[in-house]
Amino acid sequence: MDYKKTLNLPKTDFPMKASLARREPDQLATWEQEDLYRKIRRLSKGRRRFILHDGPPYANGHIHIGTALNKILKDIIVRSRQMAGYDAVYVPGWDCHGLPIEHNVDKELGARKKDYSQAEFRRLCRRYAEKFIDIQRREFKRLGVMGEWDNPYLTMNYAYEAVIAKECARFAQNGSLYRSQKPIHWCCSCRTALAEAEIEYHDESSPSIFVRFALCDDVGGQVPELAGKKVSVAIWTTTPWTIPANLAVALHPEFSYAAVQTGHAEVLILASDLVAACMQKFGVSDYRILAEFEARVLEGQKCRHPLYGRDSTIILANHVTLDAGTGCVHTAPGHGREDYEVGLKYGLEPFSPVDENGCFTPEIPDLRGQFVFAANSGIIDKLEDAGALLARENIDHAYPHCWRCKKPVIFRATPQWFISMDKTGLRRQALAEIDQVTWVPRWGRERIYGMIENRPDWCVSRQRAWGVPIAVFYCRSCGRIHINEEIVAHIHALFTAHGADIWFEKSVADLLPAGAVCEHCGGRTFVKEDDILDVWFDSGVSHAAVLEARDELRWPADLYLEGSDQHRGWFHSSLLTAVGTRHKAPYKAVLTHGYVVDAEGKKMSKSMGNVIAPGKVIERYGAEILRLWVSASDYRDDIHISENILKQLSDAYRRIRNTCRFMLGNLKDFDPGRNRVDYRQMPEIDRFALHRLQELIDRIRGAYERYDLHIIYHALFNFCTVDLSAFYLDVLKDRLYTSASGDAHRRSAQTTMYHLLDAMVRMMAPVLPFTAEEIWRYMPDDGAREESVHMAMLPEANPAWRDAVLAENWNLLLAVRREVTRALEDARARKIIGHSLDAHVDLTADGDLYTKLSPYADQLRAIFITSGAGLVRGAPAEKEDENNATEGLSVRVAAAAGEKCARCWVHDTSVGRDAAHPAVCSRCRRVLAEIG
RNA sequence: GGGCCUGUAGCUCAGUUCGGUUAGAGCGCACGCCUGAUAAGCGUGAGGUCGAUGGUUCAAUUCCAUCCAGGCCCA
Repeated sequence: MDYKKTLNLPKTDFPMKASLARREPDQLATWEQEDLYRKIRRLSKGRRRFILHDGPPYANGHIHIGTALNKILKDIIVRSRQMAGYDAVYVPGWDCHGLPIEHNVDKELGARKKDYSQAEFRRLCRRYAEKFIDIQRREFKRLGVMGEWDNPYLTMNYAYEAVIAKECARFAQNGSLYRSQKPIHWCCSCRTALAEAEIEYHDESSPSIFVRFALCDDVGGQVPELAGKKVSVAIWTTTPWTIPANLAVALHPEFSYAAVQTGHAEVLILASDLVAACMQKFGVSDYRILAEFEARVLEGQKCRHPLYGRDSTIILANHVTLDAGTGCVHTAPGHGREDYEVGLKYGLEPFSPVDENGCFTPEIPDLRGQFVFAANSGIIDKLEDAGALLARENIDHAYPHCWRCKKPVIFRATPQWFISMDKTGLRRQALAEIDQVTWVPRWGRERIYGMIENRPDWCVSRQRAWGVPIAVFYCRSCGRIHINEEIVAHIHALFTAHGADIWFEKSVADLLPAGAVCEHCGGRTFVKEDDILDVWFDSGVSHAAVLEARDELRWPADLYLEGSDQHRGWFHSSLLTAVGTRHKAPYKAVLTHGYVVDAEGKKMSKSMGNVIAPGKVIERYGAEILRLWVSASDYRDDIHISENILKQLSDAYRRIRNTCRFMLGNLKDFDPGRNRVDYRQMPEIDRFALHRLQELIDRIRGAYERYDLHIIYHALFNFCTVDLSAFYLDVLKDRLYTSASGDAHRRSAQTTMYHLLDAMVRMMAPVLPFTAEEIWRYMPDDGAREESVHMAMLPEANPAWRDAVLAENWNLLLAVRREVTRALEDARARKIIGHSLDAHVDLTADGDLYTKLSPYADQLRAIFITSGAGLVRGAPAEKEDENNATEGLSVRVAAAAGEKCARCWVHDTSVGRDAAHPAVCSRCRRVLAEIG
């Protein structure tokens, strides 16, 4: 007789093979069809809200692995909060304005660009952004990210643009928006400002000159050795044309400087470490160091400009290096970024006597009209004539060039708009607000604090086309901003109706009420500012344009979540725009994650060839493997990805899937409504499994709560492997398969598995939404289950199912079991047994251990999955295995007595005793009788 | 060059908060078992000078310093 047919073997249609890449899109389509998202929204109406506010990715290109990481993290958190009982609305957004789009549209147009008006050009930019929003939206949805995909926020929406203008106006109204000169990259041939991204570096030969700047006063008071001497500071520059704009000489506060007596009865000051090299350059072989001193003793001393006789101040700056030159840096605040920054500290003007063609203005009468690069040689001659030139040569170095015309660019100061960090106490308030925010990980606080503490005023103007204008008017005569509530409201209304485009299409007369008078000087003509805002301002006001504007959201957000670059970016600009206008941070908590790097920890780059595209991973493994990767990694660090890691994760996925499948198979005949067994009627091992489940629930819920996401994967996976597959489920097989289907103990096992699976599916749902749903729909129905796992809640730990005493006993049994499996392995190696059911084990336990084990004597064979197990009290055998971890125990293995039962495979002496079923043991005989 | 951060087995992570028994887990790997979870399942085993060096200490993976490697942001 074929006894296999009398067993209750697992059976399920739930496929072993996931085929994620193929099946996930079907699942997404089903959800869409069922309108699951709306159902969830309806279901959670009225619950307390959890708002994760999305940082908008830039609407350009396909998503990359870092974007995928970010969105998946967000999704896991949103889903887990939703399942924890919140109404967690997720409104994704896109950052739409800005240079890269403008740049790409520019490239597409090429020479035709001149045929397009600014309005038409802006329309093309808008269309370009829309195209990539659609592409990225598809890609995000494919990752399984749930949210308001039909109604995302776009920084180019008219209403959003109107808010940008309004928020900017608030800064104008409170007096922190001001206009000032600042040097920027400028192309003299295109006559346009250039952004860093529009600059290409090419090698070029430049004049390299050393110039002496004579000190005005005797510095004997500071450096006694120099009393009565004629002293000069030696500077070096590769842009002689900026010499006319020199206002200072910068020394490093921590370097040592030397006063060098040269043959010409003059003293030169330069960095000690560079004396020898410079003297050689200057052709001075005979020199003597008179003194060495710290730079700060000269701070504030005046030098005389070698050409124009005006003062040039000695200042201290950290950007000074010893890589080249003299350690004394020629400083022209109107012609260099660092010069400008240090100039701000010392109150130096960004003097920039160069016009938009790159020619000197009348401010430098002797050079007026000369193109700067052409003026170089004349300036060098003048310096030589003035006796100020120490040395000259040519050097090859990388110099910035315009991406469009390929000509060398210059730094030139032009009027820019700034938001002051200090006029209205913005910096102070922002720093205070930082401490009201929870930073995850904690060091995020130090990072942003340091940035806010040290940053200069925020330059918010850009001389570009694709963005929202700084919608202010200023007086032509006095330059002050003309603004009031009426104007702000009017512009807001216009932008809401027509978008920011209208600003460029209309004149001042159209936009400003007639008869406006400047309240500062009485002027009647006003200038409309056509510069646009820094895109960081656009996204920075999303708290106002999105959180405040949408009923389903709330200000401030519970959480902002982005990569660690956003301490400088979005977290930063959001904080400033919120504190500047609302005196509060727009977020309660900020979570940052690291960057995706390759197996070696190197950043991904096209040139390194180590880029892994999310699309490829999805194609090959499925989105859930990518999600599992996100959940398995500790996002606080950089996150490694490689083929090896993905392979490991897909193995892990299969293990989780198979464990669930096994339980589904064994639940095929289980009706939770009818067959459920009461906890109190359950065998201890089932209650132990439930106890472990409660521990798992605590651990996982806590991990979701604290955003310790990688704990979840590890806990769940270890539970599947260690607790279930290798122990509980393995032990259960005998009971499940061989008992009659309605047997109380079998029903108890099924009840336990039902609880296990139900809880596990809910807990995995935020991470593995596809697989969780798939399992959910295969699970036996108790009539009260939600139609989707995503409408269900995370499991609650049940205190009644926690049993510390029981757990202690069973943990001891597990330790004993480990000893037994090792002994079995030894017997297997000695060919005494093959399968563990071929064995009989005898335990010898000393007093204490025996007392603890003896209540379980009857269950030992089942726990060990052997055919027999004996327990006797006694001293353990001498010199047992030295690795024996369980004190007072020895294990002996022998071949099991009796024949192997053809039905349950247990060796038993009762096999053969029954004439009707000679191949079967007495236990199976009874079951056969029961099931007829 | 500066700020913030990271560096525990081949891989993903625990642990070290207040320094103190042979540093844990799973995967992978090797070997074996099973063939009633079967393109599955079970077991055993090997793998780590806790990035390097120096210091503090009776004692350091854990504290300090320096260095190396890597990341983000500045310059």
